[in-house]
Amino acid sequence: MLLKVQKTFLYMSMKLSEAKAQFIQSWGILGSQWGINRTMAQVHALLLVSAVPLTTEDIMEQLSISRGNSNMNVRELIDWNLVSKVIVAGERKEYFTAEKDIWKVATRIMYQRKKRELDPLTDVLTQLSQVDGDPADPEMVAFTTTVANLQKFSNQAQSTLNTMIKAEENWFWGSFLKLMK
Amino acid sequence: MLLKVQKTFLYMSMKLSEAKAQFIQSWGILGSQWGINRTMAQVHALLLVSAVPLTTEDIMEQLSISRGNSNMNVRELIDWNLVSKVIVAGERKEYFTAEKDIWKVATRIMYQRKKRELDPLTDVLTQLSQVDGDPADPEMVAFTTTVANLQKFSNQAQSTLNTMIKAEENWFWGSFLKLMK
DNA sequence: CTGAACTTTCAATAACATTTGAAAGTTTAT
DNA sequence: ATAAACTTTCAAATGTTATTGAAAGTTCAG
Repeated sequence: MLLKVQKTFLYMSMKLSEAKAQFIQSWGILGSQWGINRTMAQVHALLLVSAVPLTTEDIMEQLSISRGNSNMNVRELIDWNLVSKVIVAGERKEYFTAEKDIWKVATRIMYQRKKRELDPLTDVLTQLSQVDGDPADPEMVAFTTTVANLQKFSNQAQSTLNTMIKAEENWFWGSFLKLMK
Repeated sequence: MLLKVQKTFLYMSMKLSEAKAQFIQSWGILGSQWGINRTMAQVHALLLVSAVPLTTEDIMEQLSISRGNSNMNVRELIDWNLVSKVIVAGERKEYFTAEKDIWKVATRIMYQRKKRELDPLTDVLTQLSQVDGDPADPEMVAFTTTVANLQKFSNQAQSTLNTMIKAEENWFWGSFLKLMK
């Protein structure tokens, strides 16, 4: 068996390790406000700022979480296309590394959110637009108007997000396309 | 004391009341995936599709929730500027009504999310960009690069959202500004 | 084929978030 | 000033979601 590589953090300057810890902590809080599991966000942060790929063990140690938890969250991140497995020659263990291109990270997260948030709304609205009843009933008018407006909005949001997800960054639409022209 | 107005739902056609119930239920689920309290979203939905303003009691009854819960969520919605109090002549009770303009609803929600999600990230990144250490250390390079890229991204997102929030709808950027030109 | 090295699962448990409802507080008509 | 009508608060109860870790499953070198 090969010698284990000395853990990276032993060589980190104090300042850098503190900064990493704060970044991981902050990204975790942010993540949970985003509806993303806090630990998943922390694992993501850890991999985002690591120069080298890490193993399940590294993640467990650095975040003080269990094996099961580490495994589940890494798999979810792989599912989201934010993390990938790396094969290291001569090692049996799996190593993980995060996508570092922030635009890609952002669009992949957006894609997941669209899938979880907007797509189901669109479906429900389509269904609800078929309700029928007395067109003179003010309650009916209120309902159908609201649903129709939401549909218009959600359709537009769908196509805006699709365009965004497909877009080449262009660094993020140069000053938002000259303030939307 | 004035006669109480007969509850609206007694007069709703079956189809409409079902549709309303489904809308409320769906909006609630959506909301929770959005990091918005499920009940708050349901209260919002109820008011969104009601032709007339409702009281705390109406909300309690129609959603089967307690007085305290109803009160807290209505207040939060008022805080978000999605709901407002309505004075009904000759009544002591407070009535509530929701903003019906969907673009306004969307920008107000975006504003809250920006406040909760993006602003804190921006702050943390500003702080972390000041870390110092050996510029030859690959871990240091990985860290500063990631933080710098995130900063660039978050600044751009800030200004994009600000523009959006200020934007007159124009119906939601006509086909997303001709596919971003 | 075997067993060591590693990964995955999942039921129990812990942590966290929401909801209740009775009590306290406030407002208003008289 | 009083009391009824109404609103707000908050500690306890309930409901939801995340985490653990041991057990089961898989892979691979010899």
